[in-house]
Amino acid sequence: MARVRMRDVAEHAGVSVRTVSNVVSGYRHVSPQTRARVQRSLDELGYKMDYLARGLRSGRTGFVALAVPFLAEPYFAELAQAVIKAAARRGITVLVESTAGDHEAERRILEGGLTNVADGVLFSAITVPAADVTATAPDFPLVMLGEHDVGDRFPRVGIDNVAAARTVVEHLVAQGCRRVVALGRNGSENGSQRAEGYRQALSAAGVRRVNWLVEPVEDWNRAQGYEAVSRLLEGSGPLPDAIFAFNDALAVGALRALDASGVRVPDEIAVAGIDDVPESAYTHPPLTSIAPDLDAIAERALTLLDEQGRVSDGQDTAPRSARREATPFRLVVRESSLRPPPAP
Amino acid sequence: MARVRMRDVAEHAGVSVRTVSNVVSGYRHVSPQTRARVQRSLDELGYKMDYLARGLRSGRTGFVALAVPFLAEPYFAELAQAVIKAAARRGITVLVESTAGDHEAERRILEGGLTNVADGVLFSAITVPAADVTATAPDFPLVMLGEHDVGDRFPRVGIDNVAAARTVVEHLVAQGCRRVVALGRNGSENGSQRAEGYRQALSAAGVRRVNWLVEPVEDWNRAQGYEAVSRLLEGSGPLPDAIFAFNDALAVGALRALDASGVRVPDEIAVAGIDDVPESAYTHPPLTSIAPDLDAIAERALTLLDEQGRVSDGQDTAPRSARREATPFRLVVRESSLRPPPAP
DNA sequence: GTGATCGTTTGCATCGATGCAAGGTCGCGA
DNA sequence: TCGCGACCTTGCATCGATGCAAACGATCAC
Repeated sequence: MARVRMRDVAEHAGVSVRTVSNVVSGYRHVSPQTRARVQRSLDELGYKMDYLARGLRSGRTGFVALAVPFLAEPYFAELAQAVIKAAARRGITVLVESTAGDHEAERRILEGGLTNVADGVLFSAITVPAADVTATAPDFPLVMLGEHDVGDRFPRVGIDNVAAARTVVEHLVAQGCRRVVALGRNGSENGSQRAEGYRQALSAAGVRRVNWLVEPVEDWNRAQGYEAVSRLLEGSGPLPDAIFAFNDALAVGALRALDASGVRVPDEIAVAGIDDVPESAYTHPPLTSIAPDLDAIAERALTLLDEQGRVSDGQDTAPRSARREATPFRLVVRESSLRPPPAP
Repeated sequence: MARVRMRDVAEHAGVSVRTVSNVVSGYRHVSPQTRARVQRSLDELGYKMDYLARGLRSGRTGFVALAVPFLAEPYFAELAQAVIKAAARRGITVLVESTAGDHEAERRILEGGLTNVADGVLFSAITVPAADVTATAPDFPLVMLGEHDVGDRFPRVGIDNVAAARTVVEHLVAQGCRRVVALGRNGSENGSQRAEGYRQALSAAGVRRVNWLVEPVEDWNRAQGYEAVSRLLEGSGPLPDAIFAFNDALAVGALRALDASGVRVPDEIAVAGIDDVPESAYTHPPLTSIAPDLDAIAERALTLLDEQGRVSDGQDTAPRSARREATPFRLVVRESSLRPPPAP
């Protein structure tokens, strides 16, 4: 049973190949009878489009590449799932690439390693500096996902990190926390944004500067969260009364370290994170977090890709403006940050 | 800056297109000088292979499709990551498809929805019955991943589920547990295998049948684990002294339910799962589990795909034998199942 | 009746690379 | 010197679909 081509269908239906193509692609001017006959042949022979051939000829493949640092990190897995779902609604297939947080791998993406195959690229970068993106100046549709801002040339979709961080910390402060430690690193683009939100919230609440502390971590995963908090607990300084983790993975590690040391959460230390990954509802205690609307992010990102595609096809005159799309998020309050009201 | 084709490179280097192709593909009989000159042109013009065109002509695309039910489930995310890594080592790109556990979606995979684009398919199915796979009889390289066994026609790669379950339950029994509840469903293929291992271990340990109990759950995720254990705790029967969850997601849900009800783990109830997903090292308390060797699975699966590819190209006489590859696993013991030795 | 118009169908060239097999060059043994 | 094989290079057809524009027939207005 060899592959069925349009030619085979055409012969079977007694029409030209072009007509079969017209039927398949839903071209308007095909008589009902012809359409019906061709359709019957299509079904009977079990025709399946060769996407490669179509892609070669038409220049559009129906693929979109999604590049994330670590597919196994829950946040990115969720994001990927959302993108795949949104893409499926548009009849688009997703090509998932994992850069492993490797600088070289990220550069390769920008240099168009996937250009021929994918109609566009959704790129969630962590190492590539903004300057590199603008310098490389990719000539294919590209949308940056999440936190990493790359300046004017390409749109970015994600939550407003400053606002998100501020929201969490405001909540912690409202719970009576004063000495709030930030767990993260303000070296990266999004790290410094979250640090900024942290500072804004504390400063606005009139918390004395001496109580501010950003505990640096290299990677935002569970292990580093665990280590950082262990360090903190072993240290000689006064203990914080709250931990604001730059993401939930760090918070999960933090919770484990606190649990292992017998520190009660939230009574002694409140904890909150950002991302609201699924496991955050199952931690001990359940974790307060910021829930981004991943479906909205995926949806918007694909739309922006589409628009870029049309722009570069048609009127190239319209300047690709840098749209920084801030998608909605909400604060999800769970036990980890719920402190009893202070004694009256 | 339009796309650079082989033709452009050929003109630039003063050779034929075919020679450029020979250089790119590493054909032996190319003189060093020619190769060097062409190579220089390649670099200078920044040539990038058009994978679509090559795929169309040669029939091989360099893509492998990976179909999983839920990419956002940690186990599958880890698996996908492992496959992507292993594929990258072979210069293969992975196309990730998410079936959402939908029966129709799984059927579509088997009917070759990706055949043209991918050289082969790695399929982690959960709903499609084995009979369907053999009935549909896909005519493309296919390797089943994980638990689902589909009979003789296609190889399957994964751990031995019976042995894995037996190992966990043996461990629980060795910790002194007698009334071990299994959390899962023995309707599915791999469910019944894990149930079988559970029975074997209890029976071999001489545990009385009255103490056996399989608590059914629809989907193997955190929420259902939580609900099932909540039901269990609300019930009137005697409490178990251990819970064996068919996977870690269920175990995580179970731990949360126990925590919420104030049941101490492992003192009152020991808990263990299968998969050893990353979060299992961070639960409260850390979860005992079975760690499959995902890298080995990915590696082996790709090798088997390769072999099928060659078989169907060359001598098709060799019968595609059903190799059920049992990859190694190990028991990872953590606090959740460590009970104090019984009083002397 | 005739030309214009619309709707429908078709043929041919083409996307960019590789399979195939022939053509050319060179060196070497007879 | 000729013939032969080894090595290198090339031209042409081709993979399967779509872009383009022409051809065809029927309908319609004049």
